[in-house]
Amino acid sequence: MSNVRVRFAPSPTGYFHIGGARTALFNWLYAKHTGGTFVLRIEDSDTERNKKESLESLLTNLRWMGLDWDEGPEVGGPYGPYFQSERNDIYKKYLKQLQDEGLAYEKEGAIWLKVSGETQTIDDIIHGPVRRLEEKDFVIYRSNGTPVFHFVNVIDDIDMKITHVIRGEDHLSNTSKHMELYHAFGVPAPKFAHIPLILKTDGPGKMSKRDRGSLVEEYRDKFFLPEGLINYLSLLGWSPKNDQELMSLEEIIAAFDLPGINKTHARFDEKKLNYINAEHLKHLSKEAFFEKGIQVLKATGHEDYTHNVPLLKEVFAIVQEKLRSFEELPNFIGYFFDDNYNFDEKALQKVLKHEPQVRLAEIRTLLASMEEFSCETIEAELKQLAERNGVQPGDYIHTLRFAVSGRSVGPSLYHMLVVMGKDNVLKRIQRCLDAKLF
RNA sequence: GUCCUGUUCGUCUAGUCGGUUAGGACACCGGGUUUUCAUCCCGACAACAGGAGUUCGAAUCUCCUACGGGACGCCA
Repeated sequence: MSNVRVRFAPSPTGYFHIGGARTALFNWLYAKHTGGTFVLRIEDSDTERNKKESLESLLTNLRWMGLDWDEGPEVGGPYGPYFQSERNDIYKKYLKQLQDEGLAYEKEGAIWLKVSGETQTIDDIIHGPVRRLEEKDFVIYRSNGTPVFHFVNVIDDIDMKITHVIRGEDHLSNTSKHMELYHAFGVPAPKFAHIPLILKTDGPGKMSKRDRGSLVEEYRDKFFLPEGLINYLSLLGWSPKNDQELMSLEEIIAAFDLPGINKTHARFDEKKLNYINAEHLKHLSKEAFFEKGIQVLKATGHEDYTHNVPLLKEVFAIVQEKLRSFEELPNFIGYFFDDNYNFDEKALQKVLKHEPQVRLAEIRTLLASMEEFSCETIEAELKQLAERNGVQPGDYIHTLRFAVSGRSVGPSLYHMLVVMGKDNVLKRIQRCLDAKLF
């Protein structure tokens, strides 16, 4: 364990936002990288706006991403409580210190901090020294008796012995206020790392709740892999500097460091996220793919697909390399488990060009006569058949795929047929013929 | 308006001490494999915001301009 202590201090007033997730991630990565402690602190001092559902959503999504906290809600720790709403006595104590020293005063029912009048120098790991003068006194306790953000934020960081404050660059200007507070309390300020913001894919400004892809739960709902999301997010404002982009969590932790973070804001790119997620999906172990695949099927109301485990495993085996996202899984494999699969209209139009009626009859006779039903034998027989009849093998392949799956895309045809089994394939060909589509 | 902060391909980025054909990835476009395809392979296109200066030499250092982002609450 190092003495590094970082914190993520969200305010549970809405959905968990991708920018917040990235901030949490960078804090978590730094804690993991240094062997330090990751603290989760809930800044719920504004009781008006806090919602219970927001807190639950926050904790659920953090856990889904795998960003577990060493201290905080539901796990406790030596510097609790970890909800600001429960720390009023602590704030009062700190306030008294300022009042005793004549650094805070009352005006219009509120309590104000007397500002030093000196230019503050913020020691920022990413931006270097940043100088800013805080010109006016500011409120630290509202006239309704509740403390304001700047005040409690600094006290908590002092009290919880936070060593590095990693947060969005939107807080950089506020930091001069915080420096005034550190000086007033007579304690050294922590190191700061103000990370660049995530901007909208196009158009001006930073990513907001209304932007597509801005909510963490969207990714959970679409069955993204947390490691895929994390990999992508880690690349927004940071890189390992060696041209490697696809990384495991362990590799990211090992390479991540604060001085490596960029100064420039990054635009959100959904396509790259999808690509990185798809890569992680492809590289999943058979076991992990199986386990997650089953979760997806159950969650989408296709539990019946999971009853035949041997079949499911075979289907997963031939489908994994083709699948771009788990969201597509049920639709991608449904026909294996449902004998009443639909015939896709577009796929039908393509097939119509190849005299499907004739082709199918020929294929049926051929397959029925085969004793060894394997990828190699089917492929060889099919090609011979095509040659004998003076047609392209593709004519048979397209037609056959359509007949047994109702679609024009999917895994390797031969593997698909073997997984279905000869009897099933013959039955499906018959069903297609009976449907009188041609 | 004031203050803070930034500016390399469309996008994410590499390029720490000035000398590179300015590299990689996504996207896009073109070709190939898979006689389907969303996989895979190959290729093409594509950037140092602009201007001064320092220097033999600047994407890299300095200054100015332009543009972007942020903060200016008894919100967090």
